[in-house]
Amino acid sequence: MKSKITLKKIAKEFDVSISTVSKALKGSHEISKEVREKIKAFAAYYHYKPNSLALNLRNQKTKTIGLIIPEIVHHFFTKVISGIEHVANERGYNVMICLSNESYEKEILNMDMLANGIVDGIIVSVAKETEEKGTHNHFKELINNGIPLVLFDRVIEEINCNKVITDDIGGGYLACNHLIKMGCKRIAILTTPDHISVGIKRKKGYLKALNDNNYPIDEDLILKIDEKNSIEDQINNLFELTNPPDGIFGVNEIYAATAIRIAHKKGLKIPDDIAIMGFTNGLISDFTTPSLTTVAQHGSTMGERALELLLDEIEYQDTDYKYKTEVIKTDLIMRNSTKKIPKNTFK
Amino acid sequence: MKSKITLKKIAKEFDVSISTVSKALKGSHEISKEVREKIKAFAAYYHYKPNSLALNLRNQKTKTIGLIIPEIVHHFFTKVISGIEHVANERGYNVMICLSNESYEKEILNMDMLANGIVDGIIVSVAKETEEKGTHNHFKELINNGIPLVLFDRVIEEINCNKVITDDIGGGYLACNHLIKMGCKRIAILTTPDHISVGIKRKKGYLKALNDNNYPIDEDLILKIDEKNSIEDQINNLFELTNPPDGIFGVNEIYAATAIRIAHKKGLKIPDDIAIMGFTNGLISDFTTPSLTTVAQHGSTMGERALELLLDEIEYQDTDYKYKTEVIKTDLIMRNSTKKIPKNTFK
DNA sequence: AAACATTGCGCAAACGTTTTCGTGTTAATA
DNA sequence: TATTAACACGAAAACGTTTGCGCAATGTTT
Repeated sequence: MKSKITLKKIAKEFDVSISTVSKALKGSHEISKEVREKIKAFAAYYHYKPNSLALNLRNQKTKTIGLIIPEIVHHFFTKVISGIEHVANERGYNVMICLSNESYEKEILNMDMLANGIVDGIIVSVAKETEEKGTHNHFKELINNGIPLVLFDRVIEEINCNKVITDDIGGGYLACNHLIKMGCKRIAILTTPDHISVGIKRKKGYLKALNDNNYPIDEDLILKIDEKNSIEDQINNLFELTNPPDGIFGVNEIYAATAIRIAHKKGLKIPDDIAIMGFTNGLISDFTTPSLTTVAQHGSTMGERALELLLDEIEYQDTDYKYKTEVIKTDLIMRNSTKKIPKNTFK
Repeated sequence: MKSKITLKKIAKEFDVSISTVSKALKGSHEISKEVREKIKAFAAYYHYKPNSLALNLRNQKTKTIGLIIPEIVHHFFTKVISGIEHVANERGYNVMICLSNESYEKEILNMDMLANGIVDGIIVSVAKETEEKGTHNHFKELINNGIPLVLFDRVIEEINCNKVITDDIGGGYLACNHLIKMGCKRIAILTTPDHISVGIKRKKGYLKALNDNNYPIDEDLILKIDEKNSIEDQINNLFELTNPPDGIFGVNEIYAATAIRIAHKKGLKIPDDIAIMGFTNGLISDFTTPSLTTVAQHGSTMGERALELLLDEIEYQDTDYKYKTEVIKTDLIMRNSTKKIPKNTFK
């Protein structure tokens, strides 16, 4: 349990000053070769490493950035983390990950913790509860304190900072349009309650696709899932309609995969009786039967861009920095839950 | 971009000393009520928060612990993180997560980074490459430096520190035994190459179950999957055997789910023609068709215990600290990929 | 009035660095 | 021999805290 080696201890060892040791270790020519070498050798032997806290305090920067995400047991966020880690490595930064657990309180707690000098900047995807509440003074305060902030995925329009978002509207459009092309006539959407920004946007895309194709909008087919209750039961109701859907678009993987499970139970053939689409190309999509056609949202690209924007701001020298909002495109990943010969093709 | 408020600035504002401000903010009775109140008010207005770096430097502790995991896009590790976060919150600690990406180099890099005063202790699940190499001086060095270490899941026997492991042997036994009970006669295992500790152990359990039930061991049925090549192709070979298995135990979710996919392609009925079991109750298991019977390994419990052990050591006062190894039991999660009426039941 | 207690605050050290600016010694030059 | 240059090192400040101690200026006892 011997304690860490410091400049002071090395200095005492050779009966020189701390500054001499510091300079010697940095290879300064101010220090005689002889002294330099012996100090270096000693330091190497004891694996001397400068104390980061002291360095950070002196340099007034930590080369660490903070990441606050709502949840970690979620494939999309883990991909984002991978992307962030990747860039962080390249550029010599560390990442400190915090979980808000979708809680407003914890989001603030985490931010306060990170903001006290620990990090040079913060990347956040806002918690559901915060979105619901609509209170975001903590973000403004952070910015007032001069700490660079990047919002990603779940962002707040009013906050003036860099943002990276998925093209959720485009993705929703892509999904619904695909179902239409595959010949679906009654397309349902499994979406989130109205306060979740990404849910609204994906629905917007869905509605736009219906409109563009002159499909009527049927409120019965728009299911806002309340996660406090059984997801399965709620989706089940959709199948019980007198006029049930022949296509379903779940705004996330779980909703879509659950729909598949229910369809199986009902004895429906996918994609012949009913086509099902997801959003987010996560772990599940590839392993359902049939595998799930979905909209990929490139989490790791988002992470990369988010950190790049943050570092741009951190390392920016002048005063005229302009905030950007980057939109990451989505892609359709065709699998087997929608491969269906259109019923209305020409003979 | 106004910079952060500090004791010094407050001191200047009221033309008092820094110590006065510090004491006032701590409510010390050394400071007159009048001065105290006005300083407090001022500090509150400007949201003063003591700089963590300075505090940590002074206190020689950071209330932060480091976590090094091989990969994050992995349900088990995210569960572990949840568990760790949970305990960390309760006990007022922060968590710094680093990814080794299964690389020996990066594992060392991360450790060096964390060890320089940033954290009070470190939790590690060792990278595959490190397991393969068998070099672990970096761990010994860490311990020599007096930094508490907990190893979890993928541990190294020789290192003298706290450990939290899954009962992998027991879990393997559970899985294989279950397949035997369900009437399988030829049980295959999809396992890892020999240098992955958890793979070996799960196989050990599998072998023991076979032995206990007087089943012969058939090397053809022991498939060590090399992840550098196509997992699907390798598993496919198993189905092509002249005497193919009627039960498969995959030592992780992906192997098992892939086996299901292949079985479907071959037109085999699960669980009637072939029963399939997984290990780790992740996201996928619940959404395959049929849903996957699996062995749950309680990642979040492991995370909780790992951090609790670490904090015990960190906060331990005396010198006679004894290291523990905790084994976390596994549980069988029965789903539909093995529900099969034993063929050899009595009439 | 002298001795003492209390109040209210500042000084300085400590945590571990880095770096600018001395400064004393020696060697080289005029 | 006197001046200067080069060399090799140390002192001190700075980053932002906390805290034991010192010390004036009061107030309270004898």
